[in-house]
Amino acid sequence: MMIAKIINKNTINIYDITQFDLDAIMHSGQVFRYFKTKNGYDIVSGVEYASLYREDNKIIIICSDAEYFFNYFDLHRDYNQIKYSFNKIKDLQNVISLSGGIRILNADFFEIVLSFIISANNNIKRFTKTLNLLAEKYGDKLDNGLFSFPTLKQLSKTTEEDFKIIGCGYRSPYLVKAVEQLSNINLSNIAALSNNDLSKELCKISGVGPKVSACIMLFSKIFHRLDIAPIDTWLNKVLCDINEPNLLLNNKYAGVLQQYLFYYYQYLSKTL
DNA sequence: TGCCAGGGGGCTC
DNA sequence: GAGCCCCATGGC
Repeated sequence: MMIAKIINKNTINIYDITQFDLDAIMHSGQVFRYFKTKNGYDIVSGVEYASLYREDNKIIIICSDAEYFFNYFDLHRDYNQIKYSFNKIKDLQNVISLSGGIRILNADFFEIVLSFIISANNNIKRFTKTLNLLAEKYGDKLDNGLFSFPTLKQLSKTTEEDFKIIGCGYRSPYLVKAVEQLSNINLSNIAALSNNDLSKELCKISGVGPKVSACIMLFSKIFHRLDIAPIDTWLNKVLCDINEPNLLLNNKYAGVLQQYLFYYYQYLSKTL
């Protein structure tokens, strides 16, 4: 079955909803600035925006740029093949059947770096609030009334005090330094590096350690390394209960599996 | 090496 | 409602 199709420059139709679970994607911990609407979600990625809703057996995306969001939601990729490759791992059937509609997004590099620095030792509710304040204060108001994620240029004059006011806490000095470092980084140079070398480079950014660098490598469109699994405190607890954690971690699609597990254990544990 | 640094929200008890 | 922890990292 065709997964999805660009209908026109502002519209995408998704036909295979077994590969696109709207609620699961929104709650999978990759996108934070999503807003529940009457029948779906509004989201912002960088300066682009989209409304998503379900209509019969389709998901409709009405957006600022269909090409951008086709790539953002990784719609070129067949996730059934990825799920099939997990079949050899035992005891994953429940996880896959509940999380199998999640996709790894192709987010904006700058937005991902800042978002995950702010996420450090923070809870999702709280840092989402901070990210929205950041957008409202330094981003642009878009046609749908939401605010874009600020660009590097828009944050270039932001001070430690500015970041503290919106709740960044002790991460504020890291953010000031990170913005400065990011204005000098050559992305196309480091995009060719191996996982290990790339992680080392990313960890040079202030506020970025191994965990945040793994999130950047997995979620940002310039890298999109699906074999990287960021291990957060949640997944660490889960891995302690699993017999063979290395089967999960040394996998070509470890990042996808990690997202499935994150959603399964964190989101569903709250709702079941 | 081990500890500490915002603060607020959600969770457990 | 008190006490704990949080999608960690940098610096001492």
